[in-house]
Amino acid sequence: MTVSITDVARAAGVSASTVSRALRGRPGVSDEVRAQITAVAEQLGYTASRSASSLASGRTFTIGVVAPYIGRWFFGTVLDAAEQVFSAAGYDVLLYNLGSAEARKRFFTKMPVRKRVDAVLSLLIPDEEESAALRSLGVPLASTVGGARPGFTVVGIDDRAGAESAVRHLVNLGHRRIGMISGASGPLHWTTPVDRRAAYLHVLAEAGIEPDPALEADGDYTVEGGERAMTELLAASRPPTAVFAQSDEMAMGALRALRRHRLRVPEDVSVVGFDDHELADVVGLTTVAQPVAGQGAEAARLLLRQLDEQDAVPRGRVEMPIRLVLRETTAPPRPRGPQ
Amino acid sequence: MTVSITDVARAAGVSASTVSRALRGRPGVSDEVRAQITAVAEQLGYTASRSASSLASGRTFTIGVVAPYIGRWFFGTVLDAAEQVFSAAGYDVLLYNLGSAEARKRFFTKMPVRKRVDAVLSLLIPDEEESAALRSLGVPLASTVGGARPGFTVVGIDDRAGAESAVRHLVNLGHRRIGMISGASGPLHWTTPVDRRAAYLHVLAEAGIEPDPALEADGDYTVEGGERAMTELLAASRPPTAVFAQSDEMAMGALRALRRHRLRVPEDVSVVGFDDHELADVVGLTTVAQPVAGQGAEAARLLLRQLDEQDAVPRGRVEMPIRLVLRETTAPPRPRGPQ
DNA sequence: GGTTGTTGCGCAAGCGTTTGCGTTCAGTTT
DNA sequence: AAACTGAACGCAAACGCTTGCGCAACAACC
Repeated sequence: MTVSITDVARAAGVSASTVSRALRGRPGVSDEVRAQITAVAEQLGYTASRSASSLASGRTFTIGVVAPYIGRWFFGTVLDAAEQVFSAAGYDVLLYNLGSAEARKRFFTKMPVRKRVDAVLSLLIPDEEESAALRSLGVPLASTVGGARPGFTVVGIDDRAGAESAVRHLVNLGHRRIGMISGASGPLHWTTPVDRRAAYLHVLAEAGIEPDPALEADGDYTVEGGERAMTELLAASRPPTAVFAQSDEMAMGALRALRRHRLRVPEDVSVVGFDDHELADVVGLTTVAQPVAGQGAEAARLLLRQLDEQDAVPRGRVEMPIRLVLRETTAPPRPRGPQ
Repeated sequence: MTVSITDVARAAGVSASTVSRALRGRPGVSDEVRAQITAVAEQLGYTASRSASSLASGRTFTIGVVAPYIGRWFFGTVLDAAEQVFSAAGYDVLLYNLGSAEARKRFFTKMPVRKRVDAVLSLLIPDEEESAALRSLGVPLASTVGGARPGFTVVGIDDRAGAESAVRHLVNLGHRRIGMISGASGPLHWTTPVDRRAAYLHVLAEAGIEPDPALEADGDYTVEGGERAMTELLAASRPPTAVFAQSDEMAMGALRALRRHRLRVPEDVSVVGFDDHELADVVGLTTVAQPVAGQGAEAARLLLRQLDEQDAVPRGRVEMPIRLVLRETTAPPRPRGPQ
């Protein structure tokens, strides 16, 4: 049916081992024979069976990527960039979309990547148990987003610095009642929301502003959540004149809520987001930009390097640059409160 | 090092074949022995090697998904939904991101999925040669988006009907100079842009409006492209009073261009998009909605059914519902032209 | 012309499963 | 009691590669 290595060997008048060595660029084959084998293989349309070759060699030339919510812009963009690096290097990627709690549990109990991948890139933060399970695979591990775990190479950003610049920008504009839409919930055990919240509180303290629990709401990292959270904040007895949303998607939800309340941005309320979503520019959102695709590509590259060097030692932590992007959703507060 | 089937067999005091049958629910094993084997396997943390089992059985329990631009909302969402269906059914997904021409060429010449997948889901439209290559894999094939190809189960929408409803909406509002931002370029050989353009021309003819080539521009299916295209249209001697963009991303780009030109939407120019992007609601974009995640999930389900029925006959074409969603970017034209 | 090196290639033993077939054995049927 | 059942299990041969080792053949040294 399908052409195997012995078919090529027979057609070329050599042994299967020689075909194997020739096609993979291994030494021990003369140039003429190698050229002839290559030609024959090409003509027969031969592709080595990955199952067989990985069974024999132990290498799979496959990278496992586990990610939550790949439909969201952030994760989709990271995945896109990482995949390009992997496939350019000849690796395939096995994708595991762990958005739901069940999917996540199923993955970590069945561990379908065992013996199937040479490395894994995680776009979510595994908890202690989960990262132990990943380490037990005995392959290089990398992670984007969030805090470091032992055994992982992680590339990320300085979440605190980013959030500080966003909130400080609002303070500098003269705002005193600054709300925050966070994204603490969900099954992601990441440090990002925690770090960004700490930064928010730090800047408030720095400016001598008393934090007000009524000015914090959970937006679940979604547009709808951001809308709900903004609606909540507006219902406070003294609503904020400015809001820091921990993601652009939540910031956009907040914009929608403000529009529905007939409040003008930035005249009545200022909004600053985080990520520099591809559509942030369309809505004129002020935000702190991070290199999203860059993080995916960099993590992929570091993983490949570990693979090449046969060296399972993680590369530590790499920090990517961030910067505040000023657009049209922030301005000084009006002399009197927005209401 | 790692525990194999013979380790389990030895520990349970049976042969490897019995372990294999027991763990996969095959007949020929008594209930007691099966229970004991299951317990031993669990305790040893045994997971069967996929390479070995697919080498022996010919089945891989893996689905190949080829997609362009997985970072874009549309494809990311389809992929997300499809992956959930596949992994819930116990299949892994091998992802091939074929955004660039090189990646695409590399994929179709090396055909890395050969002998690696049980089926393939394509989120792009292969040309004649490429679809022949896919058919030669001898596995069930499905595709979302675009026109049917022999051998493929395809789930999609009625692009003509969708585009017609968008353009007819503009006509009904009283517009006569209606522009279109299309997305004909790029390495995707799909019929979508063609169908939507045909619908546009059809509705114009229906309304007795003479089509004007100066009112069509290519937006490349991106935000930036949409912005450029809108800028072009505005430079026409008699610019449009309304624009139909073939995707929401291009429509958003158009909105940005209009804002930069200090034109108001919908007072000066009406805009209607296509897709119902998750952020369309945020910017108040009128658009024709299609079930994006639904298409991914449905295509995945159909593929799995073909797999179960050992039946490589494609399921033909499934059409998903569409509907026009009215928001705030469309209104009747002003009595006089916008300039 | 014998020893030592190289180079180029084939042999065969795996890698960890699956599966057709053969064997055993307890339980029926004549 | 002999013969015939199934059911439950083991044997061993694949599946298609990779790779350590062996063995020619030939070149290069004293």
